[in-house]
Amino acid sequence: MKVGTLAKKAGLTVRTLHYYEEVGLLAPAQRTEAGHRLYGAAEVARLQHVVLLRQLGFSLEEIRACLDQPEASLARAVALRLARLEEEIALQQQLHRRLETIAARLRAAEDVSIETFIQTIKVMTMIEKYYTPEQLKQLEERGRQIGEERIREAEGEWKDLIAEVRAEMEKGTDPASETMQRLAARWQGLIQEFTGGDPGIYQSLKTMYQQEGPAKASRGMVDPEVTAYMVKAMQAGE
Amino acid sequence: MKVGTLAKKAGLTVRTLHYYEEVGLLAPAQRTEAGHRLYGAAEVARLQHVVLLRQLGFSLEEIRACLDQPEASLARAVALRLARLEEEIALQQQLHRRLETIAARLRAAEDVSIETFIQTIKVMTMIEKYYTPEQLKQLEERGRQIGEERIREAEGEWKDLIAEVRAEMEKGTDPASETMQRLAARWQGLIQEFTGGDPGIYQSLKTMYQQEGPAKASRGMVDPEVTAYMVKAMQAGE
DNA sequence: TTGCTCCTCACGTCACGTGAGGTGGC
DNA sequence: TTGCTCCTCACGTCACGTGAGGTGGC
Repeated sequence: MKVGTLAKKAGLTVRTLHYYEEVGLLAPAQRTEAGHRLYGAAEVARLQHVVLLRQLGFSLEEIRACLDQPEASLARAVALRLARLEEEIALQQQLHRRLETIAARLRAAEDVSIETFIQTIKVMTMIEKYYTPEQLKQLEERGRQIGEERIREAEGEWKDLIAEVRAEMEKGTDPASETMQRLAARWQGLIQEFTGGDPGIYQSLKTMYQQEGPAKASRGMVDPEVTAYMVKAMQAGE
Repeated sequence: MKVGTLAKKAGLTVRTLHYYEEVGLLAPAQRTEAGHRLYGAAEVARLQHVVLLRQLGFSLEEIRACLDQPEASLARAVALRLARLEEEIALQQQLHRRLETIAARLRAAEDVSIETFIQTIKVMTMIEKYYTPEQLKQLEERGRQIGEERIREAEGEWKDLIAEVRAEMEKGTDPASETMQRLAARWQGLIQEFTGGDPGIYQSLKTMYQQEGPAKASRGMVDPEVTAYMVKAMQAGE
């Protein structure tokens, strides 16, 4: 059987068979006087093995090792490949989450300049530092339940609330006053809506605010003074 | 800022920055008389963008396009990348299922020669032709519920049952006889256990047996004669 | 004689890593 | 003078694709 025939049978190109010979993976049984490659039944079988192992994502080097030592390491090779694949999948899924979030933010924002875009990515990198992958999945799920519309609405509510708190702060209102207690309750309510009542997520959120500071953690929505004032109000309420 | 300093700041190598200049992605603002590269604030910012976009899996070519045309196609680029990524993930997960199944079979079989291994892969390729991805997921789930032990037990039961049916066939027993009806009931029971009562999976299984023939579809456990005889018994029972 | 298949170089791919051999600035 | 950093080639990576230029067999 000549090289073209074998290539067609295996669904490969002639060049690929040349290459397999070059790297010592599959040599023809003989050559004609003119130098044409001739393959026998053993080579056909071996090539089939090569093709199948390739489909499982093994490198040519690994395939050669598998086929040259009778068996021994087959199970180990599969286990290894599986482990590698699982790592790859985990990475891809993390990337997928990031891209999804970015796509959603791009849809939501009017301003689609590269600057906002870069800003979004930085924020996500920060977020990924504080939440575990499971928590991120939960948050994503919760975001779907709540819906984009409500999320945008809630952002508006935050803005109003922060403005009101700042006004009280500037008036010098007592943190323990009834007015401030009502604002604190609304504050807690919005946080509650975000965390879904999960104490782990609440903890992660808190850690992020402590480590990064309110301005960074909230993407500029709130500043340290307002946050500190609100913390006092909450402590007074306990 | 010289190239080594910038490289350290960005977590890259000097060679990478040389390369980015070579492909027109990031040129230094100036050179010293001796030819040393000097980068300014604008270059630092641009490099940061490059690094972030790389983390999202864009190629250098795509990044250059994104950064050179002010904005325009950012959302489109993300959507495109997302679509590509989803395809990749789907492929990886299919591969993962295959490898898992192979690993399980390798654990179950005493014979771990390459031949059995190749045989296993061929069978799986055949199976993937007849079941939809959802059905395959269901079957996998069902396999976990039942447990490897019960699966091996069931394989033994199949062997016994087929031997008994063959014996009746050779004796010339009437397919409508009570003996054969009892055997047919056991046969249906084992199939039922495999499909989990799902009619779609049952249909796919049937199609596979019709298209590939009983010998291939059952991996040599049953032959066409025994199957045909059993089909008669089932029809007689209706 | 005309197609078709075969042959052997040999460059290109993508994003750099890794030397080789030499110079510049503290 | 000695390190450290900088420079420019230029080959190697992985699994082939894609010609170029020429020969063999029906």
